[in-house]
Amino acid sequence: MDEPLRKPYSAPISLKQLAEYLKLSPATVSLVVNNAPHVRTIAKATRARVLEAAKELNYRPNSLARSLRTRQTFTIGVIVPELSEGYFTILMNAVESSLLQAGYLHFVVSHQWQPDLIDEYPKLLLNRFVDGLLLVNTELHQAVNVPVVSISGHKKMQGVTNILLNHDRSAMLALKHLYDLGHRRIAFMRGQRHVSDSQSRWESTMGRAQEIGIEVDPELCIYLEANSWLPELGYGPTRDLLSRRRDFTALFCFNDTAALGAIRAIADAGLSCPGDISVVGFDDIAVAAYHLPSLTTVRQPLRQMGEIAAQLLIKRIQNPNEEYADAIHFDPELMARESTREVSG
Amino acid sequence: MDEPLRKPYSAPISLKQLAEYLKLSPATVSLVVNNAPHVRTIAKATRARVLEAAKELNYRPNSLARSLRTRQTFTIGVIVPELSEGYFTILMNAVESSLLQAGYLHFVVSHQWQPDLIDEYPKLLLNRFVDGLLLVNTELHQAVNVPVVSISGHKKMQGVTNILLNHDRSAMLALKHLYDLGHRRIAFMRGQRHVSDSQSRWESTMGRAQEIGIEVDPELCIYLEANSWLPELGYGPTRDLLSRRRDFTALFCFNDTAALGAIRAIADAGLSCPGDISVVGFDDIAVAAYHLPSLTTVRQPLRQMGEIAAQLLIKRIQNPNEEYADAIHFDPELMARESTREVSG
DNA sequence: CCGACGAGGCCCAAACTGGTG
DNA sequence: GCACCAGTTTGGGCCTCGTCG
Repeated sequence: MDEPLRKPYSAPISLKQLAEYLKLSPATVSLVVNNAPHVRTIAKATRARVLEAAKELNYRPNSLARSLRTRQTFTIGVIVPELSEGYFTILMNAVESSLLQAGYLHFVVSHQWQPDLIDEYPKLLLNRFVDGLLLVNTELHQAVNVPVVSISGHKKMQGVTNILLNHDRSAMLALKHLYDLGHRRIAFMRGQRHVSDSQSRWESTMGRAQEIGIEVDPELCIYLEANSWLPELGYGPTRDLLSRRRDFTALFCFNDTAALGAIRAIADAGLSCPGDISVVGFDDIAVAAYHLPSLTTVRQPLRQMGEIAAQLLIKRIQNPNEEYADAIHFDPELMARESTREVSG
Repeated sequence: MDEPLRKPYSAPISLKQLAEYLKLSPATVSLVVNNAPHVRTIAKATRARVLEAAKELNYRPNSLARSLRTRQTFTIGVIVPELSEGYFTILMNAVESSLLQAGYLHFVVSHQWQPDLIDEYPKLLLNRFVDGLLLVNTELHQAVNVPVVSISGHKKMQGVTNILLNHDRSAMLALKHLYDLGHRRIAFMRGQRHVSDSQSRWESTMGRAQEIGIEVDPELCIYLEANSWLPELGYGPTRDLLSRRRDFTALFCFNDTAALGAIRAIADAGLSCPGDISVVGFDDIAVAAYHLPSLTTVRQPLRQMGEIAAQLLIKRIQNPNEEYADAIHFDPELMARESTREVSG
């Protein structure tokens, strides 16, 4: 365990120094180390010599100088609303590993739903010459001249590929599940106005409800307001709802975190989940399966969505002139667990 | 809502173009826009002219060219084990906002506890000329020539400032709490060997236990192994423990996520928390207060720790020659909630 | 058989990226 | 105004060798 510290990591030698050592010009060395097309014109023996010396002297090209010239930074900018638990971490674990494999690093900025930051951050990142943008639950207000991939709820826009969940299917899975368990009076949670997913999810939910024959009572609809992705998001609104009305047997939440808050509010009101009220979440974050009761939820394949998003973004960066789909849809999956149960009586 | 899209964000003009427009040399313009010390030598009227034109033509200095010259990138590298729920998100929310306020962006890389990546990532980031490194639960194997701030569990090392939790106090808070509730037979969870915090926390726990008069039964000690920061981390080991022994009334967990897994394991074994077994967590992640039962836990002031870490790192970057403490300690706080209760019988 | 000329092979000079001092 | 940061890129230049008159 107590291995001696090696010498501090120091700046590598420059291309010029390497060229001098090899008695070659910087141009030649550059061609070889980059394996540029033009490298054919350089003798095989020379190439080998260069590569060997580069390895030996541990030559590493200066990324700033290179980027300055080539206008490529191998950096992408990620814009998220906030570093939420569950949702964000699962997604970004997938994004990060895909990006790193391709040799890209990424900046992360979170705008906390502040409109000025939503405007500002794309510019800030472009000033740093990111090669592309990855948006999570965030909408661009201004076209940009780098490839953009957006996860969840972006308007259709030139140059932006949207990674989307099939909302109709999501709503159908959750509502069918509740309906089959006998639930008829269901409370609904609508996401915050500024969360770009809210609108389409809500419409899908209302549409499917009508289709199945579930009547939606406006009085049983909760409208989330808090700028938060924490359990308190669902706690307050659910507590308020319960103080007004208790004539419902199920609650369909906007996300798992809110669902955890809701279940707490139900317990604090002296009721039980799923005994009195069944709760359905959304996302399937890691704690969902371990919570008491474990959470029935509509699972988003966040890992795959993150991977595809990152890979597609890189493909678009490296191949800007091809045609790309402007939307990719993913299918949700219902994870039926303990927080939903047949309606009693 | 349907505001028209503004023109795409385009590359700003260069310093040279600006200079040409003003019929001045690039040098002069550079001096003015940077408000360099030497700027005194330039007529006030000229200065004003330059600044006005810069604003008007929306001049933005090319960050790559500037960094190439100045060897400063206003970028810092953050190395974490993984993008864990709770711990990571709270910390990074604080880090991010502090960094952004100071004009810094950051790269995040997570090494997933793979030794080769722990070695590789500092070099990768230094190749990108980060101005400093922020380590979370990660140890450097090689000295580097930029300032480093480390949160949790770094060995003492030249040039590294450690942000640490007072482990003795943490252990004392948790154990005293359990002891006062009448618990004498307590099970303990030891963090993974490769998690740098594990060792010192374990030693503190053992030391305080002895001091208070709690006997530690090696058979009641759980050794975490999984490379995970998810509830399963605590679930498996707790389930195994319960299948062997049930003669304990409390369990002190390595972190909250593991505690949630443990509580689930207790429930799955037909026991109840806190009825049969009290559980104490560590960290105080967001769900802790909403879980059923809500989690008694040792709270780390992660937000403050993140803020201080980021601010100190920036101070060290901008002021490299001053002396800095090599450790800053933070005090934990006990959040007594429902998962612990007086021992019955 | 010699000299001229053309064709490649191999490498380099120099301009360029955009700003600093 | 000029050198400098550290690379990339491209249009030649020089040399060699082969061929042909």
